[in-house]
Amino acid sequence: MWETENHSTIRLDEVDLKIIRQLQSNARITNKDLAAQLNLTTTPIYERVKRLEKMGVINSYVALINPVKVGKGLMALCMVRLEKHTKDKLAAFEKHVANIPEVVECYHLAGQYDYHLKILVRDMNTFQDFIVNKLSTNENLANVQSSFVMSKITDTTAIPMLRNS
Amino acid sequence: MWETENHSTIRLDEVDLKIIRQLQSNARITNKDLAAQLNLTTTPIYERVKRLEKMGVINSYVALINPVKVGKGLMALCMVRLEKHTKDKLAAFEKHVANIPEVVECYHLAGQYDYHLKILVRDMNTFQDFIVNKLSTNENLANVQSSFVMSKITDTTAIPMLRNS
DNA sequence: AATATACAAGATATATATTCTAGTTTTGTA
DNA sequence: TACAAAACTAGAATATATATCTTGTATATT
Repeated sequence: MWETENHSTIRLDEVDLKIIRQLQSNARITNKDLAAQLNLTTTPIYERVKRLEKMGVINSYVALINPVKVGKGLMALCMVRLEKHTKDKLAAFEKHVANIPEVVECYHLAGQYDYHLKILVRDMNTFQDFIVNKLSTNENLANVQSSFVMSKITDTTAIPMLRNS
Repeated sequence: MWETENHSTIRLDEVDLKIIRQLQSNARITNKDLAAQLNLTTTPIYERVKRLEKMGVINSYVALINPVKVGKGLMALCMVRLEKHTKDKLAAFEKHVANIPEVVECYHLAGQYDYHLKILVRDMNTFQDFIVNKLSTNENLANVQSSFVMSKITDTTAIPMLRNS
């Protein structure tokens, strides 16, 4: 599994799912507005939201930032292969990437690559610096295959439920 | 660029960045608490947050859901190559994937692949159904290289700023 | 030095969160 | 089917928080 947390699936009814969808698109909607949209009163909304939080269905509420506005104009995706796959080497690599601020996302993979990294940097120069001076300083790294994002078609990463009816 | 929105970089001072970091880790923090953490009063916090929202630095506030808790136990990453790259064919493919609910993220790439997809499904059976009956129904698709997420090392997708000092 | 900007502090009206009570409806099950 | 439990409505009370404004002070900018 790719989640460290509790793996149990929670019993959710349609009202729960509707609440989740609303909060996924607007974490700051008021209970009153939520209640109005679901034809309920605020009491059950309040209790259900608290329950969803307590059960870990809702992990957190976060602000989404426009990367371009904060000077991160280039997104790259890197598929990484390592030389050796011993437990220690894997742990060392993971610790390594976890300390690189440009790495915004990292997954350990099963398949023809070992790790997938999402990188956010200002521009191509900064990317080169990332590759040369930050990523490749791990001596166990075998090779990296990078792709550059030209446009975002869909991004509901934060929102895995939203698009399911 | 990979953002459709306004591309201008905004002038942000240290206080703005601190506010952003706080809201990235907790979109529901009160202005009062924010003010306390930054040794300010609520007035400048209120005005700065509104300004950040208005300028599009803060795109939105969302709830992050635990996929496992809602029955999405398998994450896959797919690198896709298309047969033909005419404008129409690209648009058709993008429309195609945008309508597949399992596709949680999709980027148009420069590099040796055309598209990167992040897929969230219940299990491997559901993934097969996605590949066979949903993704490959686009006749312009050449090939797909899939990897499966074993563990999440880092995920600050929603939070591109957080890890920069 | 003059001006503009940002902040502190305090006041106020409105909105929200949180918790209750009591009565009603729905649901699952013995 | 009938009962008990669970969930809901409606109304209300209280504590907090939000959203604005004002006035005076400190800090920067020109």
